[in-house]
Amino acid sequence: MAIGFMFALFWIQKIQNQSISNENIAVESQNDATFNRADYLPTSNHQVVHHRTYSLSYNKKHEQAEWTAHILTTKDIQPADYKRPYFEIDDMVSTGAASWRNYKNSGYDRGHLVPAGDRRGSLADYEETFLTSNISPQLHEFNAGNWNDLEQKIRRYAKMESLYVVTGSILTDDLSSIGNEEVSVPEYFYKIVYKDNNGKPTILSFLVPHAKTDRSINDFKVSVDHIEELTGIDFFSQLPDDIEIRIESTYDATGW
DNA sequence: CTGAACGTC
DNA sequence: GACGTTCAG
Repeated sequence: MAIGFMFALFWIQKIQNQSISNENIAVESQNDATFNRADYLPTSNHQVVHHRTYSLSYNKKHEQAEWTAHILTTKDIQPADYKRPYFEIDDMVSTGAASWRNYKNSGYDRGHLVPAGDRRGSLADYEETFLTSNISPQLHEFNAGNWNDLEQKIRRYAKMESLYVVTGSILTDDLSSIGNEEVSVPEYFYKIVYKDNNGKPTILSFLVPHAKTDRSINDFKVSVDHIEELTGIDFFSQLPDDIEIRIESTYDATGW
């Protein structure tokens, strides 16, 4: 019985991995990723949903993703001017994702985690980011300001080398909320950006206060270890330990 | 680029 | 809801 159960788990895991392994990108040029989205998914105590072009971990209590993960290559940021669609409730979240109505007249933006601007490879890619599981309440001055600066900075890096991007917020018990479903308003958002760097993996990570500021985004670099302490999530744990320790314990920007 | 809101059908 | 316009950073 126990063996049968474990065998079933094995195949479920295998199917889940297969469902996202199609994004495997052949090594054809310097701009192609040498890794898959499945390779570096963060740990999660919640439901992990794999969409076609990104994955997320949905925290039902806070009615938003605790993290999203996506690969960013040059094909994702080619010039395009798609019409913005309406946000849709993500029906792949089994517990039910929040409604976009929570944000209506809340004073907060529907702030993308996986940016729409990071999914310009096709209209379908772009539209897939407009799911309510991929947004958090963000002050407009934050979303269009400091946070937007960071997103654009990352897109500039992606022109040089493919990146693995993890985005999320610090979801603690004492947060305020918006809407009938009480969507938490985070006080910090983070981005962790990984690149292979010709076999010498490098990470940049940012922990950004959810507030209007004139400070440079570069003022908010932190170590991955610091974000792990705040979230309880293990990032890039699939890397060999020596590499993981090297790139997560500091915020040395060498190689960027 | 990141977004919201308002009028009109 | 769809669409066009206007506005804010």
